[in-house]
Amino acid sequence: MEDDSSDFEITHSPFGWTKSYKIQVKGHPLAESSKVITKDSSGIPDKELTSDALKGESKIRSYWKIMSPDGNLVNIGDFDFKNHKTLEILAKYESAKQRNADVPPPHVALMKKLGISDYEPASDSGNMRFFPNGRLIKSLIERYVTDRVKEYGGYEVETPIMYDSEHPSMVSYFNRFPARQYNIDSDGKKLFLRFAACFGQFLMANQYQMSYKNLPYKLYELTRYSFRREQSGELVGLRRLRAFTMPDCHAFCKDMTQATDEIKKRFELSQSVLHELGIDESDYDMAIRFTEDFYNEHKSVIEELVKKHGRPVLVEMWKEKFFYFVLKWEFNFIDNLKKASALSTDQIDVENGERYGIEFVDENNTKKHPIILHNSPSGAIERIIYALLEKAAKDSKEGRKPQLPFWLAPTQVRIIPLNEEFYDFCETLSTKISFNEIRVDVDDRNESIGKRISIAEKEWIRYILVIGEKEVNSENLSIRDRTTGKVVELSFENFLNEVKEQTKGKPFSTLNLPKYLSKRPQLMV
RNA sequence: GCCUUGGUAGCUCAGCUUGGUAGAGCGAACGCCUCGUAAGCGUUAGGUCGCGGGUUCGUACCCCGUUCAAGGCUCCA
Repeated sequence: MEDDSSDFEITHSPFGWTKSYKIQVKGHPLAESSKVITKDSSGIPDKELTSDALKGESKIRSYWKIMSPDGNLVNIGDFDFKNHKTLEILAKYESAKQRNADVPPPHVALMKKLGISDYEPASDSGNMRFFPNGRLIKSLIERYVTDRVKEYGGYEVETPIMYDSEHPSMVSYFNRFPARQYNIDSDGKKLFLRFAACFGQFLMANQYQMSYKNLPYKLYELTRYSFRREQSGELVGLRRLRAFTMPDCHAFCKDMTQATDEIKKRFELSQSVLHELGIDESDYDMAIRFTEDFYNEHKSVIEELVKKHGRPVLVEMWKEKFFYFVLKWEFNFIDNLKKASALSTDQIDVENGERYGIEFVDENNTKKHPIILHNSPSGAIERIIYALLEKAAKDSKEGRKPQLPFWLAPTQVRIIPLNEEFYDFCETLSTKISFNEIRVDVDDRNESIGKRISIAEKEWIRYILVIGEKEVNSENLSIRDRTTGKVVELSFENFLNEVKEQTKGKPFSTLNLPKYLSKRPQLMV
């Protein structure tokens, strides 16, 4: 683009004279390198017609490599992917943008079938509704992630979901992505819905008087919601939404040494959180991205993270810093359509401390800006549900029984009375079971045993107790375990112990549906 | 934003090629059956075939437009 207004050639102007031009460049809204370019009618040449972003973009260069746990770094082309098929998919997906899906991802049908969530036609695309089962699952995951972050040392806060785009602290970056935000006009104010928890927490951190002795200091928010008005065609089931729930923990660190120490702890936290949520190390592949400078100065940090992952890792090395961070890693889940999506992630941000005026005083009584880590230990909660459903769909495809982690199952135990003679017994039994923090319901409908078993099986319910003459007159229960399909006899106490063992250390919430299935309306989605 | 596909009963879908009184399964209501580990039987109720226009004696069906949705692409900061 030329730095001279006379070079603009106007071929037509349907509504009178064109009064101004506004050209915007894509980039992270927090990235200084992304600038708004305007050219007004005054004809005065704009000194910044060519943005830093454009200059940077033309120069940004990525080197794609694979790093093995032993620290060996090779070019993608030289790596043998024979035993690392999903990593190969991720590498091609990221480096060559190779994709080849032509059917809906299987989790979309499952999320409806299990009564978890659905599209809400009366809202905007990508704004899902969560039915009782889905809300229960989501709430349990939210609580679990929050508990773990607090245990790690994050302090939970709450910040507004909308911001005034003309407020001085917002002006510097708001206009970078007008098409990707929800904008609200309210009484003359131009508000936008937050797309991340970052600036809410940065503005809050700005209010603290911090000493180096206070650092690292960690703020955490579970944003319900963050909003990104993605293009309509980008939205896919629970994988990609316009309104999503994002746990976001920022650590303010006094220097790079502290930041790299901290990022290791958060790496382990993320691994552990995913594992406990039911997503194993083998379910995701790691990518790590950093600047060449960072690599040269902190090679051992990168190698240590890769070693913790224990498998080869996709590496993207930038010739120079283009974003606000110098290092970023993420765990990528590969779904049944071979699509990659990021779950956990962390970044080392070296710019926003200064940009937001966040300060601390160091040992020498000098004011400094902290390095900020941006970690989501799980990624979006909706995306966790997506990953769990995609895993279940994969199990199903490969001949295994699909299931959710037991602590997330909307119904954990179902009681089926043989006929109404046994209703009283079932009422007492179900009360006793639910008293022990187990979600139990009773299928008291006038249907055959076979049909009620079949229905329970389709709801992926782990334990089924059929109650008839035999059980009423026995000390033991007949327990059908879905994982084996076999019926075993166990005493009430032993059964209880078996169930409790599987939910140990996880949050609990009571059944979120009527206990009796005869009282339950059918959800038709 | 672009491309593709779709919108028929509460849900899933058939019917459209070749225009002629709207179909099934599931679910629901009612009744029968009273059942031992993956779907027992019957009856009934439910539809301006997304919306608008055109063609035709006549359109769910053909044509044009429009709208909404899903999926793909770009994108994912």
